[in-house]
Amino acid sequence: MASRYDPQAAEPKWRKAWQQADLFKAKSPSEAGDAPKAYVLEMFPYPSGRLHMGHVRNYAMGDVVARYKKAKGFNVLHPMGWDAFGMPAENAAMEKGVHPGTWTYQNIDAMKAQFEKLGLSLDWSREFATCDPDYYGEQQRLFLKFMDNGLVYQKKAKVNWDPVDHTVLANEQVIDGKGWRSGAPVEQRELVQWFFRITDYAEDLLEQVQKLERWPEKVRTMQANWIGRSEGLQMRFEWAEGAPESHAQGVEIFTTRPDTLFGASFIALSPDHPLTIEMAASNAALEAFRADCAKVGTSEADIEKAPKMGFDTGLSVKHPFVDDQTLPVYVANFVLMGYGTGAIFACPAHDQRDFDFARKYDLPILPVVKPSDKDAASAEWVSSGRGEDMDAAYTGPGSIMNSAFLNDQEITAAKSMAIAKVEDLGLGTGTVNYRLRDWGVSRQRYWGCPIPVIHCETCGIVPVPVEDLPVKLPEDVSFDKPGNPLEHHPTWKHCTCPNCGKPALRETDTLDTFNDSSWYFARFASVDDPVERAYWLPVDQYVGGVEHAVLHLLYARFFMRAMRDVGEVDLPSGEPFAGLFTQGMVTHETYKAEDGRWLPPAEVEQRGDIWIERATGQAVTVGAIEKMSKSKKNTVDPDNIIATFGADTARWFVLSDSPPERDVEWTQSGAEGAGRFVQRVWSVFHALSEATATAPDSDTGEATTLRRASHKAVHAIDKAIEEFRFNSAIASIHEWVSVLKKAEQGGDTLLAVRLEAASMLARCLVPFMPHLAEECWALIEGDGLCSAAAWPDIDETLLVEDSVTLPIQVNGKRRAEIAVSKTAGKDDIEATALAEPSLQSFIADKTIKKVIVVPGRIVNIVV
RNA sequence: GCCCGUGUGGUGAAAUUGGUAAACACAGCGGACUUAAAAUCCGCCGCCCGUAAUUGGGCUUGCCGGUUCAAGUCCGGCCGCGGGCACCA
Repeated sequence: MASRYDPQAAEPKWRKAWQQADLFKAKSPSEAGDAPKAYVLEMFPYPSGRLHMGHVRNYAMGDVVARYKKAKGFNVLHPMGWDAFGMPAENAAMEKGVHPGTWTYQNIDAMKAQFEKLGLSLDWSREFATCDPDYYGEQQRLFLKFMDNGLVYQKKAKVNWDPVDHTVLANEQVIDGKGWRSGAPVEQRELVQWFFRITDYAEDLLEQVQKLERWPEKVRTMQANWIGRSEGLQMRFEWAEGAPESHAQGVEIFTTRPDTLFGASFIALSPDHPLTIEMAASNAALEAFRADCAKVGTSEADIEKAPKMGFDTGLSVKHPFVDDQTLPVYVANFVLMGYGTGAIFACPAHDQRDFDFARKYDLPILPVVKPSDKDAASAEWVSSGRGEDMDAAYTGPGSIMNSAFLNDQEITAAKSMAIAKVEDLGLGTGTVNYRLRDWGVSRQRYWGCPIPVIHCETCGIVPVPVEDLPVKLPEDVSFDKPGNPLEHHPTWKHCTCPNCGKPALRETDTLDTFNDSSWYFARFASVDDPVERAYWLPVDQYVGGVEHAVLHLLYARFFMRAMRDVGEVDLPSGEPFAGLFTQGMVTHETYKAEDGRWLPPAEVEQRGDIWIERATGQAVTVGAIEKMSKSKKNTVDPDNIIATFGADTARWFVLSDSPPERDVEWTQSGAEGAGRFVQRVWSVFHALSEATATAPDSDTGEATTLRRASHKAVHAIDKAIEEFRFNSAIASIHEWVSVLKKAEQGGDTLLAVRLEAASMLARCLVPFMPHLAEECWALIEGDGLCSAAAWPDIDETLLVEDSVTLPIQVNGKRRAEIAVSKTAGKDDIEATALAEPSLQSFIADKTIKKVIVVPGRIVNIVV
């Protein structure tokens, strides 16, 4: 018998055994019997061609949950597939001349082979790629159904244009003014685009996200902020002078501070406001001003240093509450067209931007809120009542002044009163405004799902008839010029109108690839059986990166609501993911050569206190610990780790040290430590498989200790897995193995307990190191496959010790320990504590004021 | 600026109803086995003071204060780090 465990031989053997037993295939609702269902899902990968350590951690975590749930008797669905559309395939086509489809499917094959080596409990029978025509054809049918139900529309709009990827981006895909994928500064272009009415669901998306108790607080907050609900007043200011024909009724504004209306000193329009644009057509100076505004970049730094700029239109409006008072109308660069109505009323005393603007253009500043807190109330302007004395706008709490019928009201009450008054006057209504915009889904790219509509000169926009779906992508495309290859294709877009039969043009935009990932989990649940879909949904535990907090995770929530409302899915809540866990990244030290080249970990080594480059022997600078990335070269290839240590070691290590939601640093020594532990576990089982006991034990105390330790360990591991504290579960396993290792000498009784403990341990190892668990299970002749075995039952009575050690404090400082029976009463414990010899020097000549006894916990003597 | 998170040994971290701070691991140190090395096993490992030695004393969870018999944990106020949003009216 070998004296070491060989993962290279064992791991493939067990994977084959699982496959032959078809162990991870989810049961249909009718086969499942009484077993509750558990849908465990990790965000499916983009098929880049290579698995990285971040994938290993993500899928290892999901696998812990899936295998654990299976052992607990759940009917588990744990599928895998490919998020296969997207720009990298087109970039590969441009660089290497390979067709995006060919490239993608080759990558899928390569990655699937890597996946299989990890020993994940996946149900591959449900695998698909989003670029399979079956899948995107169904997506096209959903698009048309959404269109039938008014959830899709087309409009000309100013959109974010990525000049590198040559496509439009949604607001969610612009990060700090740059494209989320290309990193290029985004430009604004006016284009006709398709939109989904995600704003119809703004209120529900916001309200329900707060109720997702098994989602991280952080993600819920991010979504809430993104949706950005604000209550306020939408009203119009009627013209005093020079009413333009197109806006004869006045200027519509939105405000959240109707309580400060008496402090109004001007109106400001966005440079992109329709009225501004109209006036600029006949006013060169205004047109020049608009051009100046457009020059300011959209990045954080640009906005920070951009000065307030304004243009006086010469128009003026009437104050709604004060007869004869008029307010000038400016165009101001800080007013955004994309929020509210694109126009505001300005109250400089209580809004910093308005304040800056008023100072610059010498406009009145009238304070109307008297601060309620002491510090602010000491300011000079409060007593003088003059805005000239203000250093900055006051935005804190207070009561209203200088405001006729609103005087002395608190802000909240004043807001309601002002809104009521405006409503009475017929000038506006209290409304709710959202920051969320409709989701622009048009992309001017080839490798995506074609939007299934036809443009006919006679009939207008005509949906592709369902029987003609899928609208397939053409195979013969070229990528030799910039722009949309579908647009360039000589024949593809030419078709006949399904309505009138005349020549017509196909839509050449494809759908944003976030559509593909917005319903894939429903497709995994069932290809087309609504009953089975309803059975599996929602996903019980979803695991993935936090970077999708407001992208994928928001779109998917919208999509389920839309599918529900058009009768495509039976999911009353519309919530796709009941539980969400966002895992941390895998990081690594970075290494830099003297000439500035980044070096991969495999090409450097430590010699004493310094690091050198292997090839040249030159000194290397050890840099920051960062997310593994190609650019910094601080990556570790999972294949190499699996070849050296086995998959179990890689899984164990990425789960062991840090809590799952935090980053974990990959280190060579840490991986070696995990590898040593694998051998240590195996040696315990190996020793047990060769042990023969013939004599009765002289003392059964050790057996009892081991027995208790084992049941306690299972209890702790169970709880830790339930709570997503895999690092704690692993610590408990370490302790347990040490106890078991120490119990190698003994007689019949101990041997029996060791076997019982080992049987429990093997089953607890399954979620983390499934191959090793099988090997160990075989060594102790366990029944069938360990991966199919039930989670060990525990005897609750063994969790409580007969006697406990209690710390004794004197005035809150720990001074001694006593051993007392579990059943000892408070009085007994107190008597034992006070009699404790080592305590006498602290209490002997003092008056005991009080003794606090918390049975099972602590004794505190107050003197 | 606003919102969220976070701060504990040399390092990653435990302590999840206010009750023995530092479990478990990595690194380090010492030892056993060995001709030697590897592997393996055992022990030590927060800081300061004291002792011939010890189950001797003091301090310690970013900082300041509070509540409590008792605070890493609760409350108030600061500071640092990370993330998100951001001319959002």
